[in-house]
Amino acid sequence: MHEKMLSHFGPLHWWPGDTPFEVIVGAILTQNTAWTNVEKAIANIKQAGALGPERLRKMPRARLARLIRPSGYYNIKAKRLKSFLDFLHREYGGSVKRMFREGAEVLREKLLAVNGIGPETADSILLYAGGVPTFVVDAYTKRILSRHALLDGNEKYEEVKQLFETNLPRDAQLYNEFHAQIVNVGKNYCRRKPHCDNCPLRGTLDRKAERKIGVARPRRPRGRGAAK
DNA sequence: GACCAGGCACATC
DNA sequence: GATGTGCATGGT
Repeated sequence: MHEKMLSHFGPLHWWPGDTPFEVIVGAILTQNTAWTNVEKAIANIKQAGALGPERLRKMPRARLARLIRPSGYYNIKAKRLKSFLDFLHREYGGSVKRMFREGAEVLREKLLAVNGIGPETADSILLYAGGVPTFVVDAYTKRILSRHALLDGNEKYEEVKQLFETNLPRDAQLYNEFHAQIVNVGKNYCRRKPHCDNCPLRGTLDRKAERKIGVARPRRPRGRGAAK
């Protein structure tokens, strides 16, 4: 799947963010939210000249909430950003670079303990801001794999993550690009039709697997009465 | 006007 | 451990 998507779309160069800190802010703001809305929010923070760990940490929460309004859930997200910024200040003196000097396993656990950072956000921060080879699982990952009968849909986050990490080389660049490609095509897998026959990755699986999940290529009508 | 978007925490059973 | 709910804007 990865090779097929990569050759079709080319490298996507994720994450869209100028600095590791901006990537982290984006990872929190994009929770259950369209990226275009996050861009507006980050632009507002930049315009206020506040896109830095200490400046954001010192900003009153109500003002931060106003700036990030376009990204939705702005009250809860202002609180979550503050939680992370306090953590970064407390544990690493406000230095992202110092934070990533921490061992990957330990850092992941610490991030998960921060209010507002769950598994996907933690892994996005580790992979896209820190270059740590940890696979990011999101709603699209589960939807696409389910649609291609590689999951039944009831697997938990860690199980899906392990599926990727135990079957691929432990390579941050590969994980980065693969997940980016997944998100890129994910929106084309309709949520409601369980057997959508327009799946972009049709042909990635063998014919038998495709038939099983109902995405087999339509066969050309043959014989008497066939369309011209 | 309904549906959707790169989740997460918290309450309840 | 499973399920339900609140959080909110902006694009299609």
